[in-house]
Amino acid sequence: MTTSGFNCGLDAALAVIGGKWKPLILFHLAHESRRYGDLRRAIGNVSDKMLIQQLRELEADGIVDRLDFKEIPPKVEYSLTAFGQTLAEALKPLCAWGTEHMTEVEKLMSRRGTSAAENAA
Amino acid sequence: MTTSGFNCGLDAALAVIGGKWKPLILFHLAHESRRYGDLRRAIGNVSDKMLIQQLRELEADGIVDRLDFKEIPPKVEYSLTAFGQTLAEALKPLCAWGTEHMTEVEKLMSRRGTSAAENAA
DNA sequence: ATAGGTACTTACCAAAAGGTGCATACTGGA
DNA sequence: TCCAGTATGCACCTTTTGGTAAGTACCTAT
Repeated sequence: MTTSGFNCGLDAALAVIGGKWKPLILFHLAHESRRYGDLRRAIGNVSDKMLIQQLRELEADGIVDRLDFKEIPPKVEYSLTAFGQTLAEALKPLCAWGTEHMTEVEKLMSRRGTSAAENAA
Repeated sequence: MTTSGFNCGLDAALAVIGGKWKPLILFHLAHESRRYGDLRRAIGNVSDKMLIQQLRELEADGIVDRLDFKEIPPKVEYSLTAFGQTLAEALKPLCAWGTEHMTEVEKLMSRRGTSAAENAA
């Protein structure tokens, strides 16, 4: 019975990036700021609801920054905060691991019916 | 339309460690082999169903090794495979990030009602 | 005037993930 | 004999997550 809710840092980190689209968002914002629609097109198959929701959570968690230009028609830019950048850094090795073993992982996922290959709808 | 289902390695990696208890399992097996009951007590508040299920998936994914001693009463030992070890390595920075920002993350999680602190039931 | 683009919001629904509790086959201790 | 512990399976149910489709307010181009 620890005062802390997390047993290892992994839990804490996954609590932050554990949404279906969050890794992708992090990935696309790592390089540059992007407008909302821009980001959505970059990801490809997200619904507005999901993208907004995940962005809101990342914003609340201090990972991304939302810059509203208060223009009409609306213009909003999203970018990583400094905190978000530290997270992006920590994610690099994992990202590299995934990239390296991607074909292997894909085989595993399709073997158990988990539709990883059905993203390209 | 990519032939690959994953847009970035992050997706692939998270497809493997994306279960509620998988990070913990990885964490506990990283150091040494453990018997089933041992592992369950180490984690603390998992149900048998969940632990078994996650172990099975990790086993199917070639992350953990299951050694059945074929004894009565049953004795089974779980350990990381070589592949699993590479994953554990890639997870270290993320784990470190989580550890470093743990209190911060906990605040965020409780703020949005996500019961991270209710693990210590 | 109508269609399409901007960045969202909301209501409703399906699917997946997770949790509870009981059952197994066998042994050893009280 | 009866209960506990070993590692698991199975049926059922709830919670969480993700998806679809529509609507909002305002603009520009046709």
